[in-house]
Amino acid sequence: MVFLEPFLVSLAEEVGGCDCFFEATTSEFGQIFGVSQQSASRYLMLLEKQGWITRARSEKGFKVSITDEGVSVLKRLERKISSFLNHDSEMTYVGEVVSGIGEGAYYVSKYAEKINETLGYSPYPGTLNVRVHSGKPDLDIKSTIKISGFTSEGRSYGGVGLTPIVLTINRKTIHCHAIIPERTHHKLDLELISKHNFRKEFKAADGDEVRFTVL
Amino acid sequence: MVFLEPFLVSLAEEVGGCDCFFEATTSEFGQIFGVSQQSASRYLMLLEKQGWITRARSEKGFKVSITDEGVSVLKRLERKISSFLNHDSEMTYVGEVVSGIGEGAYYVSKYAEKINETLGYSPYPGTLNVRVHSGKPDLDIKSTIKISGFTSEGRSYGGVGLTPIVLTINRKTIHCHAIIPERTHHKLDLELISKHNFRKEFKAADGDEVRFTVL
DNA sequence: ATTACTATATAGCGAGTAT
DNA sequence: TATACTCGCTATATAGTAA
Repeated sequence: MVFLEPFLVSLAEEVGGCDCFFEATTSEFGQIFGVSQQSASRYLMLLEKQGWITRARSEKGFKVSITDEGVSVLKRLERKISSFLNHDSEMTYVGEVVSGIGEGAYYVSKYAEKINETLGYSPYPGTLNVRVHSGKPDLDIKSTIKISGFTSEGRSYGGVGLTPIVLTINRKTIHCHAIIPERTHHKLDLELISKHNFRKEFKAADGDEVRFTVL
Repeated sequence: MVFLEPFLVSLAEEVGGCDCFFEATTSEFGQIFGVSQQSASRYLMLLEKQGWITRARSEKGFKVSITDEGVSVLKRLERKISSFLNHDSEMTYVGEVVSGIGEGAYYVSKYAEKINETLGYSPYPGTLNVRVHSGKPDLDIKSTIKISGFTSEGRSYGGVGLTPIVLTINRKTIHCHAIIPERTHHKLDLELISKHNFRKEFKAADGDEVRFTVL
């Protein structure tokens, strides 16, 4: 058995961020990993084979970056660890209402029937976009309810997850769901749905503070 | 070379929180780790030898919990990962002012001289206690400045770390430091010092929102 | 029932080296 | 210069089993 996670974490640290890469020779990677040049070479190959990194040759070694799949591995790891570390403090996220580009309403209407079947309520055709201050959390967790993809009128709609959320906005508490597209979108914000029109019924406006916990 | 981190993370997930334990037989640990009963037994011994877990025999196996040292390993891991995942979003913490029990002032006065030597300013004898909404972050990082322990008038004072912070409160920005006791305190809140009296000069009051980033 | 030892098979490491 | 192959040695895994 071979664990590649520790190497992925080391690489993540060097790479620095999702859209960055890190360039080094296999010997240097060996130093970073704490193994020989040969083993580093082998691990880089294995990590690529796993689909967790991409490696492109350059004059002085490889340019390495982390794939979406690698990022989900890191997110899963982070969630495991932080669920332990934040056990008592019950993880409250803080963010603010931001403007979406209006496409939420379109998609919600397409998924409405499926959502009703799954969650037992008909969602208001529109989403509340929330920017979380500590960075978009990975909400694809145990309690996430999956809706599989489907085709309608010749157009295919991908699977989504729905994570139950308890949201506080303007001193009101609302039970709602975060939409987690299965095809990893690189959206900065979280999209929330509920049976209510957040903006009308709860006077949610851009910049309003929201707090939520995940169920 | 053997990596114990992945096993520690698996255990952390099962254990659930710092002050909890998890009970299982070595076969069951084997299932969790994805290895045989024999290997699970061996890894539990190694983890204990590392000082990352404690294991106490019970009728049906072992009660396992994670030591302070194990927790720091997890924190280090979390920080590596989240520095990658939150690369662009530049990690802003949000919290609120809470009341301390007043002991801050006493300790700051004891450490004042050392702090002046190290940071070049004489701290106001009192701390601003901040509860971070996303849970107390681990601020024992690269930029943390260490003050070693000392003895004064027959009483010994443990080492502390000082992490530079840029804090915003009531629309004012203050450069200050978070105090990180070396002996892991299990305090929920963060204690901040600066040369200013936060409560007087910046009208900080309990419940006021603060935001800060770490330098 | 357990845990954990011993023995043996296999996986992994890295020196040497071809490319 | 590099990377990454082969191969001998060591480390690790687990079957068998004692305690």
